[in-house]
Amino acid sequence: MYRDRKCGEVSESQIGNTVTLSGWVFRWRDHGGLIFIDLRDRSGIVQVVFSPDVSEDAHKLAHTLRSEYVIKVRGEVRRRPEGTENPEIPTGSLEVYASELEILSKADPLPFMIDEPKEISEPLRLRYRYLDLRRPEMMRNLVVRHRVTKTIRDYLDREGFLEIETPMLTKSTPEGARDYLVPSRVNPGHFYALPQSPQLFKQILMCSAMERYFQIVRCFRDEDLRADRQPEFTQVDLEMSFVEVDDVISIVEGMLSYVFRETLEIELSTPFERLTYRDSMERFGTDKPDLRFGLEIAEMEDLARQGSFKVFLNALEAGGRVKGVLGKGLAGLSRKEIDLLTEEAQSYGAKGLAWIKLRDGFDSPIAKFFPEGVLKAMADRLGAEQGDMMLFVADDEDTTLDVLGRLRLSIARRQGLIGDGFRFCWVVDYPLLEWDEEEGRFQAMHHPFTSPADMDIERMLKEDINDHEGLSSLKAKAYDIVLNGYEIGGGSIRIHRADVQRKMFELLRIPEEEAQLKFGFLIDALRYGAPPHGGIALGLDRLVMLMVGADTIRDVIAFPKTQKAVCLLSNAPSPVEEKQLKDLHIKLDIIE
RNA sequence: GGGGUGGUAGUUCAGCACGGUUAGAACGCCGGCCUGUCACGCCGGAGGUCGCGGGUUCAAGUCCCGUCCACCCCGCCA
Repeated sequence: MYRDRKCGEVSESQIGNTVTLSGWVFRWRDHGGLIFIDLRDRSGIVQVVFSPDVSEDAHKLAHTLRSEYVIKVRGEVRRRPEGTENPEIPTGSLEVYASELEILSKADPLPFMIDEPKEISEPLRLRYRYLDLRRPEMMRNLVVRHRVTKTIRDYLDREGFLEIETPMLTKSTPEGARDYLVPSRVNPGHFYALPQSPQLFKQILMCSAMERYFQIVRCFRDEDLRADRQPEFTQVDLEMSFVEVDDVISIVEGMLSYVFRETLEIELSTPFERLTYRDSMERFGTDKPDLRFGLEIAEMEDLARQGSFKVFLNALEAGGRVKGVLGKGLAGLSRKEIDLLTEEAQSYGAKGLAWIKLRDGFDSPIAKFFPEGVLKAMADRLGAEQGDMMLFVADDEDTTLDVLGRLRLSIARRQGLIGDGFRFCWVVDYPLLEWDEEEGRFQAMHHPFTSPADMDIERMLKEDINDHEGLSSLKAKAYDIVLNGYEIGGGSIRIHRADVQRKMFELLRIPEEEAQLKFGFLIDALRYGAPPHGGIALGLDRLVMLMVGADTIRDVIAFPKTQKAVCLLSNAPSPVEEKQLKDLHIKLDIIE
């Protein structure tokens, strides 16, 4: 027997009992006479004492112990002598007096210490991931991740969802992200694609009368990586029949409330705030707003018109916008620092940045273009006080909102205005279509199976909406869920009528043959009695990242990849044998 | 594809602007001492392809060019 309890489970009630423990040597303190070992397993740490008075043999062997040796210890649980308790650890009032010691496995000196107080470089952590994962912080991240998936399964099971697996070797869909391809040996020249999401399959399952489906499923996208993006990531994917937007939203709110209660003991207040896409863009310059702080973007067009500042007036004349954001506490910025801020705005796409400091009146090169009353109205609208700076961007609509949205975030970070907590919100009423400048046609903003709003279905089918403005005005039954400025999920009510789906492809200028080729199996399924249905996919990695306060999803994934999509532990990807390529009828064509 | 930051002992870093003895510190490691420590303490010791390649120079960790790797960001991610 290796153990009869875990290190973290040693408790007062066992005082006087003899216990057997196994684990890793975390830290050791060899006093020559007494030797103290902090023994660690997944459950926690307990102090083991080796004294020659208890066992000469065990004490002698304990001298040879080093960091991360795996040992088995048998000994008596005792209360620590008065004044030697360690309040830092849960078992700090106790210790185990070892009578027997067995070294189960020795360890070479480690490339880094498990209790390293400093940050270890990430390449090293990834190369020795098994050691990195021993660190209590990483251990905790994976425990929380487990708790989250477990409670999600419990919740959805109770709500009548079936967990159904969908294929990993599936069909490439040319729309969207780049696919990871897998060659088919038995079908030379043909390829599977790894799923970007189980989108089509989960809709098929609704056509199969499964009514409620979910899956915690790996998805793959061959795009460039970010702190919150890995080539393989996990979605909590679900789909429901006979539902409208509110039904999906309330299931997800119930699920997240349950998850936060069960894993973090945090009560979320529901329903979550809802913003329309339009509102979110106007107020925050993004469709994933961080609501943990203010600094909302304010409309300045009416006030700009009351002045004579040409940059503003020209932008409005050209059909653009003038809006502003509060630079909280930035009145003290030097000319040089303002130049840097301007450069930042320009890096986001702005032509320039107008500013007015509130410091003994209005201090700005552009103040002279506005009557005092207008300047005051600007300050009122932005909530600017003495010591603040007002920042303005005048440009086309997209640029104005985007730049101010990014500045808002940047200022909040710089000034430490971002509060704690978990601020969820829904962004709803997305446009159905989005103009694609490159392709010269409209694209589905969510995906081509997203249902238009009810009134827009009629407009779409009856009226002949084909002009740019008309198409831009169509709304979708799509929704995103946002947490602290991160998009953690998105979904929609789907089209379940074949005629609407046909019209949709027509608007997207996808010819019938092409649609049949790409999504034929779904379109066919819609013909044989498809229930109204909709669903959502949540990004599990991002959700857990935010829950544990990590800066990157790599810290909540056991074996993540680097920015070049390399696994430093296994060294994937790697070249393969010539024979393997030959079997697959693949010839390499690499230009040196 | 583009912009930025970094790469020096096992680890985390200093040294680089202004080139010039033997490249330092802390932690870790090795040896010794230590019966109440808990980031134990004390004494001693070992440990370096300054990412890699080229160039400038009497002389390069330091300057120049190229390149690789890691991270952050833009593009990209329906």
